[in-house]
Amino acid sequence: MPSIERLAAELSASAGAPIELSRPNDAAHGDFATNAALKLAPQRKLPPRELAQELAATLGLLPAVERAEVAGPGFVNLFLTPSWFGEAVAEVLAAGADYGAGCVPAAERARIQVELVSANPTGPLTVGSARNGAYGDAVARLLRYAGHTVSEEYYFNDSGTQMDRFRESVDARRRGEEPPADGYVGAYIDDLAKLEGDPVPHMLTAIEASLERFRVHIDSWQKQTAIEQEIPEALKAVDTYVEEGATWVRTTAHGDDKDRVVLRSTGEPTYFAADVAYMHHKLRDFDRAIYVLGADHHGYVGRLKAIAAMIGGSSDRVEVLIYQLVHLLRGGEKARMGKRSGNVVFLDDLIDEIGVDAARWYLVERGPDQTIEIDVDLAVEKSRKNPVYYVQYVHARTCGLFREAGEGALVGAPPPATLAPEERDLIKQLCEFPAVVKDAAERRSPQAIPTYAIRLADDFHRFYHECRVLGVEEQAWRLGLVRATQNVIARCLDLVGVEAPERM
RNA sequence: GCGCCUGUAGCUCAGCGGAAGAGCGGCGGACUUCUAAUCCGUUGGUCGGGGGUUCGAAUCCCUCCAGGCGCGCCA
Repeated sequence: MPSIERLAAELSASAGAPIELSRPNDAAHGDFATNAALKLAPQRKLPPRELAQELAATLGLLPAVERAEVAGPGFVNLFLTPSWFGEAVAEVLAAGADYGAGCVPAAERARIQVELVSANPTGPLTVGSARNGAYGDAVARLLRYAGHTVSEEYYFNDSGTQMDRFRESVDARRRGEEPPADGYVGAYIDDLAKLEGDPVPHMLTAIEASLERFRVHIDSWQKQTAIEQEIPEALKAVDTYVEEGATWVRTTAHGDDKDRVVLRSTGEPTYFAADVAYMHHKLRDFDRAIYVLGADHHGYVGRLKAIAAMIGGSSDRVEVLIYQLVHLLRGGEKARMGKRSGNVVFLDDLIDEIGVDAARWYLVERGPDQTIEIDVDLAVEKSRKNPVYYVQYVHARTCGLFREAGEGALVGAPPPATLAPEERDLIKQLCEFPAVVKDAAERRSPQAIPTYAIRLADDFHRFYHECRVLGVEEQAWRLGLVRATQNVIARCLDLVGVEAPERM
């Protein structure tokens, strides 16, 4: 059990009531604080401050607690002993690289598919897909770290109008002709024209290369034509009816705002018919299916949930994560993105400009609900100020300390009689990591990781500045603290797909 | 018209029931030191407006305003 939870449990047992702990911003408010008295006051029918006094007296007797004070409307502020801090560090060291991992109980661990990116292979990935990849992959990494079995899948269209137009554009180029109306243009079309055969597999190879470079690994690739084979069978399992010659699925029976056509009056299946067939796949092979879609697809949530309810028995087995769009600014002007308009920034261009680390950090750092604007002209300049380097520098510094300390240096020791404020802050920050990961995983909010990592980096840099590590009496103790920080910061970086450099 | 998302410091954004935050920018300091890609100080906010729920609201509910994105027998 993480040290904060354990402390909370001890406090609760001692007080005879549930105690939740929070971290005050102000050091004068103690190492931890609890609002338990405020919550209990109504049911105990006592003034909050009076209850807080009793609570403080009880909690003050615990070995982990140096002193307990009442403050404000009825908060109890707790100051902890060095031995508590020592145990906390020992726990982080014992867990090593897995500190905070596996927060999901064995019985609740699930097989989860995260379907991400899934852009039509009609061109290189854009920065819009980059956000999908960065967000979806970070969610996948979090769920995996939490204890689930996660598979990342890319679904691609390999037939249909758009793909025909794409193939025709490449063929036209090969014949030295202009592309058809609404065709695709760009340097990549010229490159594809130089290769033999169907351009779609070539494009997919390039997309996979871009994703690998972006550190997004796709476990499986699902082609739409294979799914389409299963449409007739799949439709038998859902509630359909025929009207005006077309076949409809009664998605409104499960919360959708209108029923959806699956077979046109011509008999041709719609795109949504393939979604129905694909849903069978997902719910057959996985306990839970997660879609990662741009905000322009938010209208799909209702129908996907509806067919999940029909096929999988519950709409809860499907989750649709929506992220807001990425807009481009050029010289302060908003530019509409589109592959066919040629007005687009490719993922590879973004990586060339600012690097994988800055790009992934930048795209995950903002919550999915936030629209992102990238000023192409400022991207490079901004990347130099990207907080990712501030966080990576922590890792480089810890590595430097161990290089200097040498192979045989003792790492970890009991705490000294008094701790510097910077040491206390750093340790408390480390203790919060398990709760941060758990919360981020549950809420599918990977942006919590960069936010936390910056706070941790802040505490480490301050510690490094104020507390000499090597060649002092507390060296072994402080090296333990450095190792613990190194483990946690490396994990944070990995969870968002950023490298942890040994030198900078 | 209906639906989803957003509105917090000059800028970009975290926080989403418990004592208003970070980065960047601005201003002023700290390298003979385990990496200054660092640190310290300072500047800066009626958390879009108005109601409500609560001991307590940036956070939950209602409403209004502003912006983004959607509402095909397209893919």
